[in-house]
Amino acid sequence: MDLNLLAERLIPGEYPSLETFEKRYPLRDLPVGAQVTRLAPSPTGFIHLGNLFVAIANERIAHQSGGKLYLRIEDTDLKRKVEGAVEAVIAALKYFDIRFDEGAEIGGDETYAPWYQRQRAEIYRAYAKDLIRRGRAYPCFCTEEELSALRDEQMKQKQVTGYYGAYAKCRDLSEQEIFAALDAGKPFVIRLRSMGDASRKHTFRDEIKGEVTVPENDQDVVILKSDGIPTYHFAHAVDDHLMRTTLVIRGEEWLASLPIHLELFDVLGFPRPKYGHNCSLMKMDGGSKRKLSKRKDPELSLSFYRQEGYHPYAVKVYMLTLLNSDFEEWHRKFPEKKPEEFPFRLSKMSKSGALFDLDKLNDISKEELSARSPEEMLAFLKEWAFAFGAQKEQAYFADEAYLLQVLSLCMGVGGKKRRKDFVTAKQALAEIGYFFGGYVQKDAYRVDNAVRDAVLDGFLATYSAADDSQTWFSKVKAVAASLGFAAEMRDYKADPSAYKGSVADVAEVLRIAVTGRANSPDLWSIMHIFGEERTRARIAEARNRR
RNA sequence: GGCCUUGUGGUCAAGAGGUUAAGACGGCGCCCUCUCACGGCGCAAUCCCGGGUUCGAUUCCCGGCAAGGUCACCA
Repeated sequence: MDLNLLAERLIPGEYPSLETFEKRYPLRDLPVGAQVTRLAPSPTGFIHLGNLFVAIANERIAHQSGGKLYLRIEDTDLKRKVEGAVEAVIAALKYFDIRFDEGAEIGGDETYAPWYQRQRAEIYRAYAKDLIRRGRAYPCFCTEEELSALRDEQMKQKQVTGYYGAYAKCRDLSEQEIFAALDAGKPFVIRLRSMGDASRKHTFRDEIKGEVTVPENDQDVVILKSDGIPTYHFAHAVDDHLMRTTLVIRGEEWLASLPIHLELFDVLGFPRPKYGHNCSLMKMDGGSKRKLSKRKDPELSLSFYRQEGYHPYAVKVYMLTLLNSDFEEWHRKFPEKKPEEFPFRLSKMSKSGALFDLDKLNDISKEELSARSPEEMLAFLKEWAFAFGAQKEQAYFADEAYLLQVLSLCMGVGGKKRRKDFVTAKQALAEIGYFFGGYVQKDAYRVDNAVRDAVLDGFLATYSAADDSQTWFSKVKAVAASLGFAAEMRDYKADPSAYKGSVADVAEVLRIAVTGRANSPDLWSIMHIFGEERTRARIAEARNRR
């Protein structure tokens, strides 16, 4: 068979020589040990926590080693394309502090452009044509129906499914058969002519999983689809070689196709990159674990965390603790150090899939938020409120000096220990709602109205905004005592039956009257922030409520 | 079903041939206390199962089992 003729017929036209590409995309001039990693999403625009997880690993390894992180768009499947998706992905990752050095819509070094695979069609075809000339790729005219019938038959016979060995019908088509089919205008794909034997296994060193046993590939996989666009496998080999990727970190769902990639790199004469397959983030679904899915878990979309008002840094810290479990301890020990200073290692990554734990994220969020200054907190809340909040909440920012007072109190600034009341921006704004606008009673009084009114009257009778905290509390105690409540908790605990209740119950009445809730930060401070007029008004209002 | 990977409390996990098997989250209890939050102290809870090697195995080996992944002209 004249392979040159075949190649010309299958992929007609002049293509640059392969050396041209080698020169156009030269080896990168980077220090020894520097790793070039990449993120290669398809442009669906949807990106979830699992993607962030991999992204952080890629980013850390690249930048920690003095290398590069780039963004490539895998748009070989038209069905997946969504308008504006690339910008959305970049924005989402940027929010969580993932910075690319180059890539689609990033700017920066354009040496390795274009970054959209559709724009690289010429390159893939040139390599495919070379493979055909060398007899390592061939056209396949099988229809989808034939292929699925083959698959069914293989399943029935309990054979390994796929296009390989004796099942690869088009593999040994004669020259006449091929040209006849071509003349008939039959659509075709280009398949790799695999030289592997699946019964032969060898060990492969994965940067995350360690030693992995993999069989040789024996599948004649499609490398060019009938529209002349490459499949993932082929594009991966060509792009990661030409873009000079040194380390491919990707989800473990790719491990199964690693043999294909290995054969592709070999047959193309490319040195293999290093690989690290990380386990996917899991979610509990019914009684069993499963990996995060974009279709089933929209609530785990990155935009979800943003909308809920999780602080991006908290999310990052959580991801990092899942990525390298000693990060948590390190971070606790050196809270002022940036995550960039942490010695991140692929080898410290878990080999089994971690279940996403919202409780843990919430705990970390509280921790991180409580470590901010009130000013930082205000800025964070403000950004969220004007992006996702209600008008009512945006109004909180009309008087920032007042808001700052509120935040300082709710964060326990100045006290011995910071309070940890805030989990997200959304929750925090809801939490401080009683400092703004009208009164809303959330919690019910545990005493009857007569007692409530007696407490409120008693308090109002001696209340002065000029009192310091101590004086204020002694007055509350006096009210308690006058109504048959224990002024000292100690006394009450010693003999609960001797009292109607304790000073705690009296304070609760005041607290609900002023804030609408049974729980709040220090009541005296709240009244202090409110000022005398507003405090008295609230209490009077509560007094008259039925 | 074939192939690959992984099995340490409810969750994330450290760990080593001999340990009282770290720590964190969550749960529970106590203390602190005007409530909550914070903080402190404490409790419950784990080495998938069966063989083998060994003086000794949760750790090494084999076999089960379970879970996850994957078997496209999707990535």
